[in-house]
Amino acid sequence: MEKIPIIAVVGPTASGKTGLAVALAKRFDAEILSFDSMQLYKGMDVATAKPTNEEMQGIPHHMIGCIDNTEVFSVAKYRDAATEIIDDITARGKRVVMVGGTGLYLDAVLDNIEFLDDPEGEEKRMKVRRELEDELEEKGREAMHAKLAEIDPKTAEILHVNNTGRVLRALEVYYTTGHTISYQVEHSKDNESRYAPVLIGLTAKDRQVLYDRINARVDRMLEEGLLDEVRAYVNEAPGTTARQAIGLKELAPYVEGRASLETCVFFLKQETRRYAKRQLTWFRRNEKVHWLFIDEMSPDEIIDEAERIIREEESQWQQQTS
RNA sequence: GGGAGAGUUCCCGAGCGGCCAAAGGGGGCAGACUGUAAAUCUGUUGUCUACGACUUCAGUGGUUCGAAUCCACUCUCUCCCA
Repeated sequence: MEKIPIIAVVGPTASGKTGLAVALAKRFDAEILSFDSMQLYKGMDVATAKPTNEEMQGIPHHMIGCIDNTEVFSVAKYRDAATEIIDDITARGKRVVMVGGTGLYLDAVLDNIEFLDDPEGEEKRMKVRRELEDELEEKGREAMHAKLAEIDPKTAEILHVNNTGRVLRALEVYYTTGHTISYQVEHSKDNESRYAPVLIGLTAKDRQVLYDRINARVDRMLEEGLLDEVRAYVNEAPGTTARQAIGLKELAPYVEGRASLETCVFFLKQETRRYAKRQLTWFRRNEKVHWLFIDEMSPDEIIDEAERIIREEESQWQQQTS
């Protein structure tokens, strides 16, 4: 089967992904599919740095601001929705530029990861999870990890005892589907990817340059009404996922009168920097990424270079398949 | 002017004669990651010619076999009385 070509722009927050993605979409006659676990919710437009209408420049954007923030979204749901969108865009004869910062979401789509489903559905899953949480409370993390080691030694080896969230999830997968996570991983690898992706990574060679941009962007967000947004969002009682958005957590203490603005902004910047670092760790291990450095090239040069890389790699793809 | 107290590694902070290059936390750096992923978790963090050596606990001098820990003076800061 013919693979679907995908352009993906990856990188840490504040590296300029949005601008590059839009420019590439124009050059390749594409629509944009975001893979951002926070931009996909309604609200928190400033905090999550959603592209403005002006920034979108008329290019259709998908998976942005489309999910109610009380809903608990997940990678699996994202994968399904994104796959459908890609098919739709492709069917209309357009190309797809994916852009975002949630590495797992991107991989779930590109690697065609299959998340095994419990035949009995969501309700049972939640019940199993609650039972596992109780058991953790009762017996402790070592016991849970030991339990996983019996069921799925491979996954147990990867997961540290302290990472109770993941250990519990691994157990949950087994109890609800009858299969282990390592089985799921193996199974996913059997699925050949439907896509021919070219990955462009954006970052700064000098870490400080990136951090300065992050700090400056937070200040800009404040000017653009971040605080009002946080006030509104706190009252909306977002779901467990949307609630994790950076900006909300850090500014809530100020909005609720428990801390000074200065302190909260300091931590907001710090948390954003730390997040950017984790994103880099994720994307750096993917050797398919072609890195471009924002402190070495002008935005225009980056666009040209990205286009060049994409065309070059895609012509190689074609030679291989024909 | 009188009195009380404090100065520890990037920051906060424990230590109060040897087991101290110095707990713990934060931050930094590096890493992991298959259904909360803007989350969760791990490692590392004085210097070096690196199973050993060297320089650190405000400064100087001293006591001691041995000091971040005890003494003296100096500097800085906080608080209380005036």
